[in-house]
Amino acid sequence: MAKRPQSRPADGTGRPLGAKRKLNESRILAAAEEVFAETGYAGATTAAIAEKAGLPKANLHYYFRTKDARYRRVLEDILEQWLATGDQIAAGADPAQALSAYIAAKIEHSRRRPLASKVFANELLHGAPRLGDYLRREVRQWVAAKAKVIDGWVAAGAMAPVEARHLFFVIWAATQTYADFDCQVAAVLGRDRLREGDYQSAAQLITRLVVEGCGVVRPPRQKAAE
Amino acid sequence: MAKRPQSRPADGTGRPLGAKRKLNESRILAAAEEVFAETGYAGATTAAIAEKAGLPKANLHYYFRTKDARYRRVLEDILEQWLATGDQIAAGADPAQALSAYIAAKIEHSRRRPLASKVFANELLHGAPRLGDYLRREVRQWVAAKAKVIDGWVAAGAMAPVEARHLFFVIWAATQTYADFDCQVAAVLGRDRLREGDYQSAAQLITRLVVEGCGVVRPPRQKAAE
DNA sequence: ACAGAACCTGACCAAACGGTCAAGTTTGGC
DNA sequence: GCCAAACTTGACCGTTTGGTCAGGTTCTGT
Repeated sequence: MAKRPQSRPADGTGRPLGAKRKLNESRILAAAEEVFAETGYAGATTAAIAEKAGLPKANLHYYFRTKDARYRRVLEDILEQWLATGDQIAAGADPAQALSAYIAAKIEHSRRRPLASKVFANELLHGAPRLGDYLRREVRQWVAAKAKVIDGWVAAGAMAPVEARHLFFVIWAATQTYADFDCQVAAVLGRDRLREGDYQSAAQLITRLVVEGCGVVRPPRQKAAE
Repeated sequence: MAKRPQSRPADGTGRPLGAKRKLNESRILAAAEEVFAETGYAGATTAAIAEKAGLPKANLHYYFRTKDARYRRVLEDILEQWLATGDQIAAGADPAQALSAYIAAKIEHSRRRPLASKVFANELLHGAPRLGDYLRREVRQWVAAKAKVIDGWVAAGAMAPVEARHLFFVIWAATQTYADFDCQVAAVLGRDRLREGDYQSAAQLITRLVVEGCGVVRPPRQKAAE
């Protein structure tokens, strides 16, 4: 009984398993991201994910033992991307360029991967029961490091004093709202869906509010570079 | 069969029914708001709401025939509050004062009624299936009217030109993030829950970004009023 | 070619869900 | 005090859910 067809049915780390596994896992994860984004964790049914992935329901359980395992993998992949942004904000950089590049990257992420943003938002909205430790460790550290950079810019007189951590909350909120609440933005703008220009307007406005609002000093000399 | 104990079991408008009804409805709605906020629509079970309201499950169905009816009433009540804000933004007002008062009111709402904000956010997050028309009508009109006021301020030279509708998206996002994603903010700040001072910092920063970022002209003369 | 691992799937299951109902008890106008 | 309306509730029901499982088929190294 319980033949245990393979040694590690879907575990995290090393994965020296078949190539088919890789293909099907990514298919399932893509479908799962979509369904989790559209209906939330509780509303996402295994059957819906299976149909969207083009696989029989029982097959999902071969790759991911439980719904929870499926969800966690989707979250992990999203968080990986999330922390990967922000390279622009480094001690040596010019504040105006760094901040506007960061905001542009965040808006671009909202435009290109709105589903990922929604799954993450949904998790936070319901108290982050599966992310609590992660937020208190990785994300908090990330913010602390970036806040130090900004404090450095302030000390150097490149911008006005600001509560850096709150500045990040505002930037995240302002940029992610174009993914998480896109239907509201679209409805107010009178569109079926958001257009390229809407994202540009958003990035422009948010950049302006941050740069002007923080009194960022424009780089003193710059030879017609941009 | 089907004795139909009362004429209108929980309908919207006129409600000349018992006082007990009023009491129990509000108890149910308060419990429902909490559960819907914590787990989303699909995750909210009738049993959980009943327990939190201190009533047997079958009794909920006496006041609200279906889960959907319950949810809609919660949403309606929230939207009523939502549209009621923004009185400060009127043609005659001073832009700096009006905007900072609006932001302060929004932050105060995030502090006092985070659950309402979360239920609303959850609905938007999943495509606003029950609010689509509402957004395209009422909310869009509301924004159009307020945008006209801001355009008026711009024309009068009281502030720099700005895409008013996007300005609202940013203000909503920045203020509501302190309710919707409070667990993230708290985790990054290293707290169990947000404190009064955190909301003040938020309001201060957001106001500053908007006022400075939009180049709002401070009222030219003002006799030591504030 | 053959064995064993990897992969696939229709049929099935217990639990939980939203909702129903009949048979109550309580309330308020007259 | 009476009666109809308002309110209450334990027991029940059909569906849907995440998950299991036995018995397949396909792939891969030798």
